Amino acid sequence: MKISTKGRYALKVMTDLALHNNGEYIALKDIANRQNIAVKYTEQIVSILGKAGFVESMRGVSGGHRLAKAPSEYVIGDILRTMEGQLAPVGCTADIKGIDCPMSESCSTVSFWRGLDKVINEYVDSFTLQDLI
Amino acid sequence: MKISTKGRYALKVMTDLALHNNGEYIALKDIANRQNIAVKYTEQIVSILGKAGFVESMRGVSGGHRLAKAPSEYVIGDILRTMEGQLAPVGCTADIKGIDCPMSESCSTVSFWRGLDKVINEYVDSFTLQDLI
DNA sequence: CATAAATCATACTAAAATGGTAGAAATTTC
DNA sequence: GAAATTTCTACCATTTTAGTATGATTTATG
Repeated sequence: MKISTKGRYALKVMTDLALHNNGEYIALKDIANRQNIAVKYTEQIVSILGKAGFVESMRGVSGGHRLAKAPSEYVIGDILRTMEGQLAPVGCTADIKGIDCPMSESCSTVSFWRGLDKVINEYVDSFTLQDLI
Repeated sequence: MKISTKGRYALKVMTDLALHNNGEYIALKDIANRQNIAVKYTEQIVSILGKAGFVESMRGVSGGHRLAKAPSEYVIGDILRTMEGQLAPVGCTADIKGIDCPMSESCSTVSFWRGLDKVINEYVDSFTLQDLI
């Protein structure tokens, strides 16, 4: 029952960008150093954030990364789901139901898991990046 | 962000025992067959449940397992934490703070994670085994 | 007491996920 | 054209997960 470093670090990166959100591009190595994450690993994380449209990037000298939107427009749940895939704590509550579990009809625990799924997603969707800084 | 099969299967085993809670010992292979879990894997799970005091076991012919208490006295959170260890979604909110994270003082995400930890544990602690059957 | 049915204990293992590293190519500014 | 930066792709070591395998121990019963 863990959030991986990808999700945790992504939040750190995003808050770092939000705290330095002045329109300038911020060099990845500065983010990595401030947040104490390996530069090369930070690259992978930012790459995912970029493909999801969360950050804008610029190459070359004085290039770097910056937020694509205002901090208040980022829902934390969206960031985490992008990094972690589904946040569903067990497989059988995920989108494609029944694929792993031929007993889902008779399974008395499935509604319990669905409820857990719900409280987790409602929580992470109740914060924006602005709330974290 | 997943609950492992140990936790999921443990809940299945416990609900199975609760549904057949007539004071008799129930053979492990019957539980395993009904719940569609490998017998040998079920043994490991029941072993943990037994050491935690959740089930009572009896060896030998007509031996098996049964609940140690009434279904309403089992808090689901206790069962899951026994199987999964801490349910804390990130390391730095677990009991021994700061051990992994030298930045916990300045980390703006930590209170967010603590909150997630809280909603998860409150949810799983709001159900008993009786509620699942 | 022998046997069968069951738990209990311990070790092993294949596959997947995690948490990175490494090297080089492409882009941009000066 | 040189330097600084992102981008892309591949690789890799360790840990976790999800079981299997083997065999010993205990108990009821005939």
